[in-house]
Amino acid sequence: MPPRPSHPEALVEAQARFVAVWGQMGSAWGISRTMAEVHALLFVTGEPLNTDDVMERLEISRGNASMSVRALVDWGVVYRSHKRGDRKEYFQAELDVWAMFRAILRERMKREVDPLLVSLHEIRDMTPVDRKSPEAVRDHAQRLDALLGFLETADSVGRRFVSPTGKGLQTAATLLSKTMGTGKRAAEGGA
Amino acid sequence: MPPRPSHPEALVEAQARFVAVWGQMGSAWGISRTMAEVHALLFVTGEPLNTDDVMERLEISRGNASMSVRALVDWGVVYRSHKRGDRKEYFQAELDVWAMFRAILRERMKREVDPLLVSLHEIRDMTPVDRKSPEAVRDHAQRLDALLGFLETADSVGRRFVSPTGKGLQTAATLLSKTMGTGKRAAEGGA
DNA sequence: TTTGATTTTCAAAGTTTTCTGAAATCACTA
DNA sequence: TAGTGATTTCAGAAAACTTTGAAAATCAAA
Repeated sequence: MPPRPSHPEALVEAQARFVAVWGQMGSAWGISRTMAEVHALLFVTGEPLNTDDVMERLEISRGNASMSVRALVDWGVVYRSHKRGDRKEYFQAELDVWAMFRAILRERMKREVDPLLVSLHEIRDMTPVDRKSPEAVRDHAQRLDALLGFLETADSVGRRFVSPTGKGLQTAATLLSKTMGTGKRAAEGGA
Repeated sequence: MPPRPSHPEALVEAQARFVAVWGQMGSAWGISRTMAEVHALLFVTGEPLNTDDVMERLEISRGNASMSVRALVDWGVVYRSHKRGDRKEYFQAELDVWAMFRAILRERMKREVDPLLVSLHEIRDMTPVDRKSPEAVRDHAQRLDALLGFLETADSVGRRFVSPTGKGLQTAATLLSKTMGTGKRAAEGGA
């Protein structure tokens, strides 16, 4: 009796390719390759896996698997779960793609953008400007102010998208991707 | 150049801190530290610098300076320029912050997002679904479709922002940061 | 409390990425 | 064409980052 093809060859191969592609993408954006691969594996299989499953499928050490999976939980893109009668911990990816990207954005803002903004404000305050300041200092301050203006706008947009209110990003992005004619016409507000 | 009083100690120190902070931020997002530092130096000084200037201020080798500066030109965030009666090439950062981020977004989409989308479509096509497909295959395809849906929306939003029409991002982001209901009062500013 | 399974930690090893510097190439001039 | 100075290249060296694996810590059940 041939085994039911619930794990056809093609599925496993597609999963492997997805893991590779996602891992590579992660490393281009400053996430360690393995961590991205673990995330990819959990996402693409869609079911809870334990540390040994991850080790086997990705051929990585126990330590690495443990650290990666924990980091993903810290990022909020993977949840811990348990199986009745099994002492092992299982891990399951967030499968709502929009929620997943909200979590990623939230963490990156918290870890990288917010500290950056703090530093830039400090740097800005190192060169106070009054009317007798040299031109070089005024220009310098102006460049920093322009950068801060941009980053604060971006930060503010990011906050909305990530906010507990929730689905903001999805709504706004869907609108922006569809409406907003070809040209200069701006998005209509309409909350 | 004789040290004019327009280069007070505080200015140089602020520049150095900016370079360090920007370099660190770059490496968190997958840009090599030195490349980000060179960009920071050109941006924060605001004037055209040649390779030797960059080497000296950043204490890096000629080769590294040359490669970094060329990569920044390829990214479209730095321009080549020349000084009358000087055979050296000078480099000057794009100082319009919104244009700078449009260039960065354009390149990252071209280099990373678009190839990713191509791969994901190929992977999606590895597991065609019909009514007698196993459940595992259907679920797998559904997860990939959800991810593709998100990424294509994001890609589409990105394209608008980056489009030759130009100021789309600025307009939309400024709107999004200020309007749209709930959150805190948005940053003042704009152009 | 003991036991044994599971998870975490972290120093050392391994890998990847980045940087250096000297040689090759280029661009211009005489 | 040779000479001069600027720029690019790239093999090897150095630095940064990641992974391993065995020991320690934790945990749950008995």
